[in-house]
Amino acid sequence: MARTVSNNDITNDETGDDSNATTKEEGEVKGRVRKGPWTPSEDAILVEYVKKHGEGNWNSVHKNSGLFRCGKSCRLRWANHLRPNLKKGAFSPEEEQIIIDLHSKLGNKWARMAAQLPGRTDNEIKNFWNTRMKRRQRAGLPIYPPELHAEATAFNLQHRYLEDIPHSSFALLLSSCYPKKLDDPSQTNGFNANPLQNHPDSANFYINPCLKHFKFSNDNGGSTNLALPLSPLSQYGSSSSTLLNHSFGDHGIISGSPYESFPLVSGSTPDISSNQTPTPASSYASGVDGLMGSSTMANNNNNNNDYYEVAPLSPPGNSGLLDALVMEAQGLSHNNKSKNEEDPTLAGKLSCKRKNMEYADEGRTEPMVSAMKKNSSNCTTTENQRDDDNSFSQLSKGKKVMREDPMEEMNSMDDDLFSLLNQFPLETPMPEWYRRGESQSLGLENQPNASPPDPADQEYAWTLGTCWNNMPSIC
DNA sequence: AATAAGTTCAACCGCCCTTAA
DNA sequence: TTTAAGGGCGGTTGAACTTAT
Repeated sequence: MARTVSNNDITNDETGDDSNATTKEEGEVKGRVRKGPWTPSEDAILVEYVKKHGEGNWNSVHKNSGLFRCGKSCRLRWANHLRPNLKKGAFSPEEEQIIIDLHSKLGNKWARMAAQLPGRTDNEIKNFWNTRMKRRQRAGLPIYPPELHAEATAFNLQHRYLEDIPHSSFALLLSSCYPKKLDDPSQTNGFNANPLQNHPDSANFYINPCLKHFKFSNDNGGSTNLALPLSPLSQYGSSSSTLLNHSFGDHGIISGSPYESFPLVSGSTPDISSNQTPTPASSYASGVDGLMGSSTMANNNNNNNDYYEVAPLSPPGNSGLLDALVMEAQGLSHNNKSKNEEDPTLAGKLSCKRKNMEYADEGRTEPMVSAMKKNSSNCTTTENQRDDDNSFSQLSKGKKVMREDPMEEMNSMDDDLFSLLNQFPLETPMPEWYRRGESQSLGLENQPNASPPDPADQEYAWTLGTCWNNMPSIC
């Protein structure tokens, strides 16, 4: 997209001070930098410079190449448009799914997401997401598919420690998921989960049952809604999510939670040889073992109304989480020995294995899986290694070692949140809607305003050609 | 055909982190 | 230990483009 280049784009410095803007042509003003769209000739200069000197030291481009661009601008232009093997064009459905999946786990970490999508830039992903998010928000559609929504909620809570959820834009977005009418008393638990609930026009808004389902009692007889603090990067549930069972009674069930089939860590010896590895949540298209190995999204066609029901998949005590933990424990002695020796925390010890399991996801296309495996093959890898094979610079730089493993960071938050949750009472009453049984849906089919989506409307498909085409009627 | 409204995306900005002096 | 430079990252902007009226 070519923008017209204003002469005022030539400025004194990088700070945007154009008070001394000049009308001189590009490249004529020494000591100044140009702003605005890049011209082909500028691109050529930059490409030539990078070929000769390699990436990095971007400020020297300005000094040595005659290019009147600041270092940052050069780096950006190179990274987003000029570097080899950049993919152009629309995102494929597979890429879209990966982005959605990653966003549910990482939030707005565009660069990390880009690292999982060879040939794509963080800017592209960011633009894609923002566009998509706006569109879905405007349409009143959920941002995430059901299983990822729960994960994203947990992620959000982990990062905000429950305190400002009603004010966070992220929570606002999540609140648009699986909407239910506010005026349905059966759907409320006396908790205002939706920041819009007090909006003067609140009747036109919906509350988010995903938050409501995490209901805990407190000592004051009130209630607090919490999302299970799953590690946002675990497909199977984090150590802390398992440990939570110590806080919520011996039934091993988080009342009202979509995770309610999570087992207790009972102390029984898990069968390490079991082949029943849990299926990752992000097996988008498969529709099996959807949420952390705990529940499934079944497309109920009995009454010709497409909706999902959340039903415990596994018998108590063997939901697959134990297997996941066993796998994680096995990982301790293999993949990350040296790293783990430096990290005395259980969460830290589990982090790398988690990553590997995550990337072993089934639903991904081969190139993506390959790229991810490459990325995850060594948990001590540097961030510089993320780039595509032929980008000759990131590897050559090798300066910046990844500051912290995101998994570690999040596991650390697991622990903190865990401490917080430990203060909740040991018993939580099982709500009536849960006892109504596994065969009943969550009531989505009873939503007053539910109407079948237009099958022709692509927006109702999470991404092209997936089981998400069967999303429930929500608006 | 003209205009408005909506969408896309390249580029910029500012903050933050790392590194070296 | 402090400070400045370099660079990375996420948020935001705004021009160009597309679609709707």
